[in-house]
Amino acid sequence: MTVKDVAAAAGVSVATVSNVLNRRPNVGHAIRAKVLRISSRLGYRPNRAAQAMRTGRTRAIGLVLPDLTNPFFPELAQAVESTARGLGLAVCLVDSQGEASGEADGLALLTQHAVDGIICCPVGARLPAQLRGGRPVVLIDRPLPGYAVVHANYLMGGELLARYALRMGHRRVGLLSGPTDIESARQRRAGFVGAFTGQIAWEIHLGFDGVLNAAARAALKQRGGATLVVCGNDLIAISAMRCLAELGVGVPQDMSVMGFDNIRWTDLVMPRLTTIAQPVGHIGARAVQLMQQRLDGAADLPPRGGRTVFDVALIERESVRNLAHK
Amino acid sequence: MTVKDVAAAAGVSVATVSNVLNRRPNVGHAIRAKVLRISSRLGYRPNRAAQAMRTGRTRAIGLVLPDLTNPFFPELAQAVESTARGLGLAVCLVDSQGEASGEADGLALLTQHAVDGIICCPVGARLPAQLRGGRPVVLIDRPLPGYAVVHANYLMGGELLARYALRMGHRRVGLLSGPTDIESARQRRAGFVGAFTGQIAWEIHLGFDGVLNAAARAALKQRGGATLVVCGNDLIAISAMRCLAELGVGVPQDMSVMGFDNIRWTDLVMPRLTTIAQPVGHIGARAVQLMQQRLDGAADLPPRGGRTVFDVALIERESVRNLAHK
DNA sequence: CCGGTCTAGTGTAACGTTTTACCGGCCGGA
DNA sequence: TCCGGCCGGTAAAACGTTACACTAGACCGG
Repeated sequence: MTVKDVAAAAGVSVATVSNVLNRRPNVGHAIRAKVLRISSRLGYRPNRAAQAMRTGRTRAIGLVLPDLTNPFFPELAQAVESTARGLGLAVCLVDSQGEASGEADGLALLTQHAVDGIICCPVGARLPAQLRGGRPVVLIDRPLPGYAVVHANYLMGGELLARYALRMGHRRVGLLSGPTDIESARQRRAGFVGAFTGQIAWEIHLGFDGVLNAAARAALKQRGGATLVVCGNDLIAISAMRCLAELGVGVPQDMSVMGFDNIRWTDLVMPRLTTIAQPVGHIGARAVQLMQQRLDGAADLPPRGGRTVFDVALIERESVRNLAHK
Repeated sequence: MTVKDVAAAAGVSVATVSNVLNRRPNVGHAIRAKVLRISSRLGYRPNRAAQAMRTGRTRAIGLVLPDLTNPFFPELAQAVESTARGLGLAVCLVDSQGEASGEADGLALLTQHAVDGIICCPVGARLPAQLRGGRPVVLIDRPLPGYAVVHANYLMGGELLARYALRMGHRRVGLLSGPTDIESARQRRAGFVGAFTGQIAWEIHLGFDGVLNAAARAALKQRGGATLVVCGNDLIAISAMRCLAELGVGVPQDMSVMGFDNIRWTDLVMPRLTTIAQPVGHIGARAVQLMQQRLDGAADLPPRGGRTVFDVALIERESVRNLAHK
């Protein structure tokens, strides 16, 4: 089924068929209707490869994520894929597995496949030059100078946690923060530290994958007078809860825990985890919308990037004990 | 950077460049080396769109999954993507979100993008005719007549669970099985039921997404003399553990629980879940390899489908109480 | 009645590959 | 010496689409 067949069947030229299908104005009512009818009757679908070659557009975007086993990302991927599909865009997935080399390989593959744009949650401090093919890039969650980015208001999240902690009477806390080289982790921390007027008993930096190192386990054992441990994300928080349980420390009776992200598991763990919910679905959808804008000409965009920030909300559950006297 | 530029730089014809790059035999040592050298120096990458148009091959495959929020699938996606990338294949992701309509839409999008083949974990009892473009299909986890499929040995998994349950002295169990219309769920159940010589006190069928309905909650409350609840997958098992905890039933003291899949969370939950591990990475990798075979001509393949089955293993943790007298 | 401006539609040249058909030598055998 | 193959390489025709340059006719004001 090519445009030629449709043209023949409709008794018009291929150019006219193309004009109809691309809703160009230079074709009359009658012919237009006829072409539309015939092409749908024949079940004609334009050959994307040929379109791509001619126009340089593939109507496919790349989605580059650092780690699908972190439950935050599947949810994001779902949102991205579903809104992209709604726009007729295919999504090519790359999971860099946290490796800069994997990310580079994936980006190379995507550029070779000539995706129209790339939505990326970068693993490192800068994007490999590879993808600088003038292709639009939208970052998710991790800002990088010069790129558009959409993410949750991590500062606000940190502040909400801090205020809640104070309200619940906690004056001395431990921190199991995320990696220092990831801005979102720094902002979560900064938001908390800036708004928390109590004391920080200790702080350990961990990876977002939630594996506790020896220092973290030691800190949870000593506790250093902390009544609450504030975690860089839910994975860390859940690992911490498990570690505390193994140490025979009751949560929240003996130690309170707060997370960040509100992944699904926060609701299944015992006790259920108090955390910060970010609107993952909206974030993914917005990233695709921004991409779509950039693909449609769109010259009037913020020159060097621009941020889209979504508000977050505190989800109060049972992992924080109320120490405040009524 | 086109083949024309390379040809000009090397002082040969475009045909020769193409012949070199596609390792055809009709070109001599000297020229071959020169072309290779020049093309890599110029950083030439063939335009996939043009290749696709000429050859009808895109070097992209579709991956259609039912639900990325079920942790089994991200792990699978990771394996598929990484081995596909190793083979130079791009992966276009579709998450049908459990909806047949989503699956159909996704498949339509993939066919329009002319992916070379489709790896799919189908949501329904048969694949929409849409994708029957003669395109190779490899199924994962859920067999369908006429298609190749790769999955874990669910029967064996069920048997392992049954034998372990008996060994631990459980003679009366409840079943929270998966959906009856999914073969993998039926096999898990069949394996268990076939090998378990004790009594089945009750059985409830649930979705694989792990949400408990009223019947399930009621059953967990009554317990009907069961000392162990055998779950269709880990999601169900973890939900069940949470429900039992809320009912004040201790796991494993008062009630034992077993899952299936060995998703990451089984190791973080309290108590850690005894379950069946399937080699997700191998399954995903193998699916891609099968696909690759089918893409390379490969006429000598099992005519109508064929199965590849991977062994599973029991992962013993702390969610099952030992009732057997020593 | 004529020149100019629309409207509706056509012909065709690209886009970057692969592949088929072809061709000029060179070599070996008769 | 002549002929038939083989080796190494080339020219050019596709693949299906879009977009540019055009034209035939209609319409309109002067």
